[in-house]
Amino acid sequence: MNAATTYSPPYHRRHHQHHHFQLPPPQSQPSIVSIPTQKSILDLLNSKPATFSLQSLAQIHALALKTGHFHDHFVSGTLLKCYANPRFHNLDSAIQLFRNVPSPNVFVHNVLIKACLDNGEPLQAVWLYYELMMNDAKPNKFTYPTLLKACGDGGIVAEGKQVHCHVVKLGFAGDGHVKNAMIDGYFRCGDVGSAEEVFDEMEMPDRDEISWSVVIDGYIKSGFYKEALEVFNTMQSERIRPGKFVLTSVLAACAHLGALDHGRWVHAYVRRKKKSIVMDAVLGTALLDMYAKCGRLDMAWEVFESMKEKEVFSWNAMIKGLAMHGRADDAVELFFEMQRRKFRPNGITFIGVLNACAHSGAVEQALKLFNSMENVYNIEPEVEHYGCLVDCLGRSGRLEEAEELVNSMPIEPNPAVYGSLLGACRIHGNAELGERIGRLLLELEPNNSGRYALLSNIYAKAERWDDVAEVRKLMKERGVKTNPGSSMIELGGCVHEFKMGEGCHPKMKEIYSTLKVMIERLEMEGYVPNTSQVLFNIEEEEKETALQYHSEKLAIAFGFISTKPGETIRVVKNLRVCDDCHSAIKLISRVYGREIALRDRVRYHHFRDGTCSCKDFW
DNA sequence: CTAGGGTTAG
Repeated sequence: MNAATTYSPPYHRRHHQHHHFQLPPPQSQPSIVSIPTQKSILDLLNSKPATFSLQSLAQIHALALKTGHFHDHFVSGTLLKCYANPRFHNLDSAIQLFRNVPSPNVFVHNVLIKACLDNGEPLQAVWLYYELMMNDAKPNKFTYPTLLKACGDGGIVAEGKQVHCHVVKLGFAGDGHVKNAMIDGYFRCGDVGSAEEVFDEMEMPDRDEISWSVVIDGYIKSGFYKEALEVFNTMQSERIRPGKFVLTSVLAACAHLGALDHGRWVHAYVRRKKKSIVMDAVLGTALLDMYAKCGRLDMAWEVFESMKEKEVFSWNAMIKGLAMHGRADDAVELFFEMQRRKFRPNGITFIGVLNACAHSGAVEQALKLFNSMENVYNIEPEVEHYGCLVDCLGRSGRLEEAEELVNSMPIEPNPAVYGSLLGACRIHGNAELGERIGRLLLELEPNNSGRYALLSNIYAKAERWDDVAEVRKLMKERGVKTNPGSSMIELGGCVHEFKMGEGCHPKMKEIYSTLKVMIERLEMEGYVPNTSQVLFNIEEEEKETALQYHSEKLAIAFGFISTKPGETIRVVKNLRVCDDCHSAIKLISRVYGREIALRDRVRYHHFRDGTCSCKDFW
């Protein structure tokens, strides 16, 4: 606490500082007026609910009891709402208050249901709904949006469907708020079909901007990014004007897809409508994040600098953007800059900087930052932070220290932590540790195909083909589905997706022949396919074929036939890039004089003139 | 006096 800036009230005020609600002194008014009315209590509660202390609330509570106004449901409900403010973390006292309300009506029930939801107790909210029905307090149209949201948050589909039935039976199915909440709830429960059904049956004017927003966001949360953009297009063709909520969601979809042109369109739209669409911290952050994830760190920075309103998450997004592009020093510099601007780093900030260090081999820096978390910032490292550190140590070849950290960390390591260690074993060819960790992971996550692939690669690198075959067999026995590699490229306002060996693209013939010519040209330049990372011990020729058609190569070949010379080719891949593709693309960038920006599952690779921005460390 | 939508990290 800084004494110089602390305001000390005069002595007599200290004792009365909770009495903000005091009425004018009696001498200035007839004494009868000093008995608070119902309205004056409500005014007190509604004046500055965000700044109350619990004590002042308790005093108003006492006042309400003393004057008898507590019996009024408006008063007790509003009081309840104040107690339930999530910043108090004090849902229990709200519930206790509810128990003391004589025959609570719908309003009081509704407030408590919302209170449970806001305090992270969706199941309790649903339970209270049953209680409401038992109490004979008929639900009204205000009850259902909150309740449906609770079902969605709690992921309870069956109860949600029952609530849906109640909505219909009690005649609230025509309400726009209720329907939007229903769509949102179905999406949250993963029932995309039912969500679509409710939306499709809606008609104007119920189907408003919020309905579209819920659907677009629902698709994004379900991983259907292309569909989200399609819905956005339909929305515009129906002349519904998107506001900042929809635009923020759309930008998130663009970020995932690497759809730079779509994202730029949104940026231009926001600028054009700057009178009606205010660029707040959330929208600005979504915009800069889109640019960073679409490979335009320069534009991300420009947006970040121009943002008038920044929040911690804006700084986090920018730090993460720098990290993703391998700019560790700048990320760390920004981490200190945000503090000079009086922003407090949080746990996510540290994930960003630690990640940046991991991708540039800055082990000492990472250790220093990690140690400062508790010592300087009073942030308890979570399992993700340990994961970043394990990753950082492991990538740099300090495997013993990484393993030591995993064994000594004070919280239970999760599969991701072991995964980092396993990845490091692959990079550094440590089959002994890799085998132990790999076997452990195959038991912890028997359905994660990536783990089998890594372990198999480790065995392959050590030429232990029997073990490779055994892993393959195990995978087959357990019926594990492989996660196919897929690469996306946006061209002509359309996102194209390629999967290995898939031939359904209309220009597939041309793409394959272009790729064949390209690889022949590379081979003349001395390129030899590097097959060490191919999953299984298949015949050498077969391996080469498989490599040739890795999805990023297909996407790049398509980029070549669809762009002008000199244009950067931008590709987004769902998995990590393999050694072979990485060296092939380096060569392509030199031989064809093209810049290629490839985002893999964790970072960007900017290929230019035969080199990669990751300096071959990834 | 009560009800529906957006951001960063894994």
